[in-house]
Amino acid sequence: MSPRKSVAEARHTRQRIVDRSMEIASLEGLEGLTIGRLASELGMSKAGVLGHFGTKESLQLAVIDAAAELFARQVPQQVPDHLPPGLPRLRALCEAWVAYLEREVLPGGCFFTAAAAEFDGRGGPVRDAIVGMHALWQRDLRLHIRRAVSTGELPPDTDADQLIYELIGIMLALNHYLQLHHDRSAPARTRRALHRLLGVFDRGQIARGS
Amino acid sequence: MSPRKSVAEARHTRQRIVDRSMEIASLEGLEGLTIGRLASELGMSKAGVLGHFGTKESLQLAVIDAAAELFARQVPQQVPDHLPPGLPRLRALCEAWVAYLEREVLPGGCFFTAAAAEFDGRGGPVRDAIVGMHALWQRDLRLHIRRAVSTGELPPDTDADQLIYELIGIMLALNHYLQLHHDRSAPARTRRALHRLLGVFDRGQIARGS
DNA sequence: CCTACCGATCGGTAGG
DNA sequence: CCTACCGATCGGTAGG
Repeated sequence: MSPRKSVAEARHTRQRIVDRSMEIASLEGLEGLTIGRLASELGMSKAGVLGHFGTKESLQLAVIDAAAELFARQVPQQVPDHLPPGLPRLRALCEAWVAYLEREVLPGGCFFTAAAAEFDGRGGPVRDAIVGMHALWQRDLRLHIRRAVSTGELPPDTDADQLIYELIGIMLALNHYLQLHHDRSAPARTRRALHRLLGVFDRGQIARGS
Repeated sequence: MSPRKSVAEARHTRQRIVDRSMEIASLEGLEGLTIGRLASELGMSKAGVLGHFGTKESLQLAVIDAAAELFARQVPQQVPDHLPPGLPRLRALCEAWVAYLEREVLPGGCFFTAAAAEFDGRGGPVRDAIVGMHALWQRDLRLHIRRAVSTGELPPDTDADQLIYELIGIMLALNHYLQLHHDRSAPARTRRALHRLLGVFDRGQIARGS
């Protein structure tokens, strides 16, 4: 085999490992993900799996990065480019978010909700990476909200962090009801709650300061 | 030692095990809870710990029961008896719920949020017990909401399950912000969101059917 | 409640 | 990417 082909194959193998890891981690957690199980499910040796990452912690960090890329592809990149900035884009972003969770792209639901709950009581680089991803997403939401304020579609005294807080809560509830109760009416409840938050500005139902 | 004293001491030891287990499980999860760690932290042998429960699964189920008792003591039983049924009791219940999470009674935050996220992708008796506890709590909330509808304090077309959904979401967000981001402004955000849901009925902001 | 032990599995390494 | 191996720890048991 030429070196080039080996490199390409190694990359492919690495991606297979990461993809399967996201599925396992969404179901059993990033700690429940074990090298031995991964190896046997992929028909590899443990050393073959670990060789791509070095340590389990590096694997966990790689899985977090892959989950962030998956989310970016499935949610923000699904918002049509032609939508004007401001409230229309914010609404479309939230709808893409609901639709992503409804599709159950990962068998255990939202990767970052599961990872946050698993690592919020711990320390270390894995926890820090999870916190960082949540912070990035909140920043993204904040930009959309600010734009909607500047276009006048949201009132000038909108408390962006309060609105983010409530949006996150609604989505946490969606994941909770889908995963724990297998409640198929949860997406409709989510959309109804979103409509209350973002859909009827002129009835004064947007979150505001104090 | 007389048998009576032995029995009392055994009960006391068992309670010590369960109390410490709740703390560990709130931080590291019900699977991260291991017999060996528990034994060394309590200055006992593994066999001494396991003798009280038989299997790890039985220990996990006992911890779930204890966490439910703790929640009952700290939340619903904190609502003053003199409060009239209906909206005042529902509001007091939600305030007790926020205050409980704010106090950080368990170091890892809400036991049942962590347990639900950990076991929602699994099967078995532990998962079933967690689902059952969530169902009981939702039933409790539903009774309070229905009473507030019957007193006329909530509108007759109130969608109780929608309101429960949004209350759960707000509390999931509270736990998330406290545990992952150590955000001390989260309780105030929670109360603001609760006020929007339960505080200003006459402005038509209660969740309604369709 | 203890000591002493079981097989299985963990993350990781050596050497190829 | 493999085989073969390491010490540590897992849940659990025997016997007292």
